[in-house]
Amino acid sequence: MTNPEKIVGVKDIAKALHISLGTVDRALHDRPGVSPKTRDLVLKTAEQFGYKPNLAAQALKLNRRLSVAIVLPRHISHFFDPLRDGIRTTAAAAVGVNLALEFIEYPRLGSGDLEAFRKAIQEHYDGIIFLPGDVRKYEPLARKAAQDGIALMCVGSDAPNTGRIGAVSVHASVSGAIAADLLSQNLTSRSEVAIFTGELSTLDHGEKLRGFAAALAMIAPHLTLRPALESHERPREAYRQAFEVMQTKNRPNGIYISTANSMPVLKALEELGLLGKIKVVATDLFRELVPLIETGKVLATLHQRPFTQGRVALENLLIYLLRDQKPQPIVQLAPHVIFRTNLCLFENQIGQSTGEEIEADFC
Amino acid sequence: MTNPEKIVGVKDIAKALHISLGTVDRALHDRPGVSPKTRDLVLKTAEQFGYKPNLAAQALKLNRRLSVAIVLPRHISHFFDPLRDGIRTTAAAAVGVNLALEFIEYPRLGSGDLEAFRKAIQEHYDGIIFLPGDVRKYEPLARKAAQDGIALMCVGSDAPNTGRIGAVSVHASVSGAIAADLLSQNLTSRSEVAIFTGELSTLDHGEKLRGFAAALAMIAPHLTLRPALESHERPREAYRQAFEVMQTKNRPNGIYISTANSMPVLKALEELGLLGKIKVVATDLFRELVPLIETGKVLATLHQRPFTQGRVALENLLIYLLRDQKPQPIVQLAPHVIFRTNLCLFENQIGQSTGEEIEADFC
DNA sequence: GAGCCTAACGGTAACGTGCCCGGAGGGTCA
DNA sequence: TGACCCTCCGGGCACGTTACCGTTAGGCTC
Repeated sequence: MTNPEKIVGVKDIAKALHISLGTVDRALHDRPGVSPKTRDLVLKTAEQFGYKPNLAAQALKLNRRLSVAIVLPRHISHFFDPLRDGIRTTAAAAVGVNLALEFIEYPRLGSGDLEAFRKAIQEHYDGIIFLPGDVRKYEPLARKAAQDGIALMCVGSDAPNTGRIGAVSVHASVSGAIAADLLSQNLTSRSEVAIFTGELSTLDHGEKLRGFAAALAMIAPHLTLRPALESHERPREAYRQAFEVMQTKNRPNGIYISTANSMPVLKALEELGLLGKIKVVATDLFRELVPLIETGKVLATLHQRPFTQGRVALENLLIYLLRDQKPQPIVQLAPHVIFRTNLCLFENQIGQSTGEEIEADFC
Repeated sequence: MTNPEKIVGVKDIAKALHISLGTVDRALHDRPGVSPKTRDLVLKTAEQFGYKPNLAAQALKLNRRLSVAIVLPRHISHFFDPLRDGIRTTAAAAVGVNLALEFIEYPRLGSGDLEAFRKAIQEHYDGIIFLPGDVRKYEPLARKAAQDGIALMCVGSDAPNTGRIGAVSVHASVSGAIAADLLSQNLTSRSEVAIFTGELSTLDHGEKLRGFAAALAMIAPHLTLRPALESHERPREAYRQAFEVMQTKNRPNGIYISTANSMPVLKALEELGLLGKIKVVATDLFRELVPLIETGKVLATLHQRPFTQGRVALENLLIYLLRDQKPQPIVQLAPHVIFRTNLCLFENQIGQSTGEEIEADFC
């Protein structure tokens, strides 16, 4: 509408300064072959004219092609499938770049993950999106890959000091703190609480534990925390631990399951007839969890927003690879707190998404 | 890396069929001047070759320029400022289109809003993003604008049956339901609860009320709801109503403030010495609310994610204007539930955002 | 001063698509 | 038969930017 300001291009600058397009281009991109004074002159006029490069033309001319590998487990598909979908969606919307995605899968965290990661590194992709499980084992590999010029983006957890260009995950210690908050709101009398965790060598799992413990100490002095139960992502182990701890005297009245596969623990609770009698806060959302939340047998679950994690991870990776500027290195999302009352907003993400009126993941 | 599939363009199709670029172009875009059989042949080959138009080249050639007006109140800036920021951020990332944004402001909802909207319509923007306050008054205007070919996008609330191309807001009835859920978790004994609402003629405000009442009836039979208190967004009125209702016998032990400006109600509570004694669920986040949440005087607040609302609104508007396909017509976001424990993830959005490590709004 | 080198710059093709112009061929009508 | 129109198609320019090559001026060596 009101559009008095004509759009200004390289040509306009060249014309104004009576120099050629090539010189302006070189000056703007800090390429050799321009004298310092012409360079400054060009930059000054560009600034003054409010020059913004035409991204479409730039993309067309450069005709960039990038290859990105996504190395994630096949297990816990209710988390990693939407994460992959978020990546695909972002890729489909990416304009001006020929993006080749390679989805590499391994059975589960801790079995085949390092091999898959190592293999991906050898393929020399432009970027790799991955979940650093056991940080100490990933560190040397990641550091080497980063030195080789491969852009690494962590999802689900982080691997600091490896040269990775960024990480996207849920804010882990806050997740733990929210769980503590919810339990303290729902347990008024003095009692014990327990936490079931997956793999403490994964950075974010440790953070969740610390956040949970710290928040309990701060805001819920009437709740005492039992030693953490680490299942190492083995379902049978988790089941056994749950069965055992719930039969001790002074059994916990509140439980926080901080790992994504919470079913073994819930199954043990059900068999002991304790579901609904104790307060449970879980993690993520999947089909079997839905009825438990609806009936109030699980108080709440902390949704880790895998779709958004995937979307942001690829977005930031592309920002790094295309423009050479760094985005925010670390993105720590706020988890969604799902109760029975807002459950309906998230159900469409389970299985084949049929929901039409609810945005994919915002949710 | 592994890239056997060459990218295929219009030229390749033309070469394969021994026809000219012009003909392929006409066939692909369903323009006249092509015989049906050549047209089908081209379409078939394009399908077979997996032809995807080069968006960068397309954008460059079309050189589209769009004008979008954003008509929102100046009041309640803690909500509308980040919403505008979300729009600006999306606009900055838009590639291949010369986007002219025009931010039009009016003092407050219900005073000057219709005039501003009417004026914007007369300027014949390509699209208008606005908040439909009193639905009945907006309907005729919006319907006329839609018929004039202006793409209307609602934020914050909806105006159905007006020909608007979409709406982005928080899921209103679920917001109300969450508030009910939280109060029922924190009020164990039989008691009364009250709801303070803004303007019931705004669609989403009515929905919040209905969702709150329905959830109370479903899951909290021990809580009885008082008649809704409608302040018509007038601070003094809200203050008066709060002061009055809290001095009745059988005063409510739980309060849900469903409008964005909750301070008058909270001020009344404070003056009566009731803050901390009764459970309060508020809406949105702003500076004065932070200490109240930190100290537990406000149990929780439902964050309406203005930044995301703005982002999604413009994204969908551009999808509609650039490609001529319709996006999801209605997006209903899940509100974020903010407790004292996850408050820190949202504080950076208040005032001048200093936070570096937290993504803008995901939060 | 001839020969050579290099820094600095000019000119232009090309990226893939959209669109306009014009030409060929066939049909209609005076 | 010639003038005219319509359909279908080929050819080519333009969008803004970048990469490449050619050109010039000026300094250097011997």
